[in-house]
Amino acid sequence: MSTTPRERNARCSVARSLDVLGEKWTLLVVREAFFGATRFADFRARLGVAPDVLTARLETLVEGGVLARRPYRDEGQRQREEYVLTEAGAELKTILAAFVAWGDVHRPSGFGPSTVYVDRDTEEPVRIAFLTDDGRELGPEEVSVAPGPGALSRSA
Amino acid sequence: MSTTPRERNARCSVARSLDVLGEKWTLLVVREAFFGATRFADFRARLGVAPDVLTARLETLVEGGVLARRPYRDEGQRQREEYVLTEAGAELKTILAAFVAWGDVHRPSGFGPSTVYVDRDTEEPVRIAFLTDDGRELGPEEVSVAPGPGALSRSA
DNA sequence: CATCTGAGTTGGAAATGCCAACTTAGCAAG
DNA sequence: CTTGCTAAGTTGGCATTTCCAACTCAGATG
Repeated sequence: MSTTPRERNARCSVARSLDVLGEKWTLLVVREAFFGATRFADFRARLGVAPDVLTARLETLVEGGVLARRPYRDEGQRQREEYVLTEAGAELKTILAAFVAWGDVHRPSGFGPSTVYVDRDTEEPVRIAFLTDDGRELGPEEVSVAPGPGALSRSA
Repeated sequence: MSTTPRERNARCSVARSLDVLGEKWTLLVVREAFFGATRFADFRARLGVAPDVLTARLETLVEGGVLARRPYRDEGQRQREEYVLTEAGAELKTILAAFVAWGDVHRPSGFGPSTVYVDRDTEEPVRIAFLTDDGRELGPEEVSVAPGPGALSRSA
């Protein structure tokens, strides 16, 4: 066979995204960042994650360009570091919204949606969907997945 | 504090989705299912995943309603089981598309997009986006995240 | 200089993942 | 009716990752 799993994965955007986002806790850290967490203790208290794991995840997210480490200083305190979403991090909103949409339907909690996405200005609810260039909305079943220019042929 | 991390996670659709999808290899198994893999050996050859891990992931995905186990029989062979996407599984296309879109921009391979999503009928390219009920498209920066009815207040 | 506080580090046990070798079930050839 | 073949796993041993608790560190304040 001419394409190894390793080569296939290197060419796959899902796999490359998961290099940064795929470990346990990572997406939950990002979720809390969207809810306003910036400090080590924020993330730790909200998630209950072990501190060594949190250290490792924050590190990976900073290296991956999702979070930026930024100094801050509370009055009467020394300077410390906090973690804020970069632009790349902010664009993960799409991925989280996709998880929320799927989970609300297929893994319901029984309490209704935990999170809603709304138009910043009008507060209208907003959903995640497939859209053609001319603005038609398509359901997932109307969309087909095809190898793109960066794909290796599956001649194996 | 009144909300433990455990309670918060139980109410969070991201966390509940990740219960099924969040382990290593899981989303890559789903990706290969979208590319047509159905059999144990398909997944194994394409991903290079260890067989015991693959067994565990397929099991979790079946229990989570993403894949269905279905008997098949090749001529001259005994009956075996294959794994096909359920409707819930097919709706993960949105999540994968969000990963692809993010990865293509923020973790480029240098070879172009590995996967493209197109209109099944017209082959027009399709993208994933936020949409209001009246069909306006919003960029991620125009969308705000708010706690929904199923959320616990963050009184901690 | 002693204390407090946020942000980690360290050490050891438990769980998870990886790899290679083995097992299992039934069909077909002989 | 036994032997071999094949897909789909299981098993055992080792390496890595996660979890938890306790400890460290560094600078601001009294």
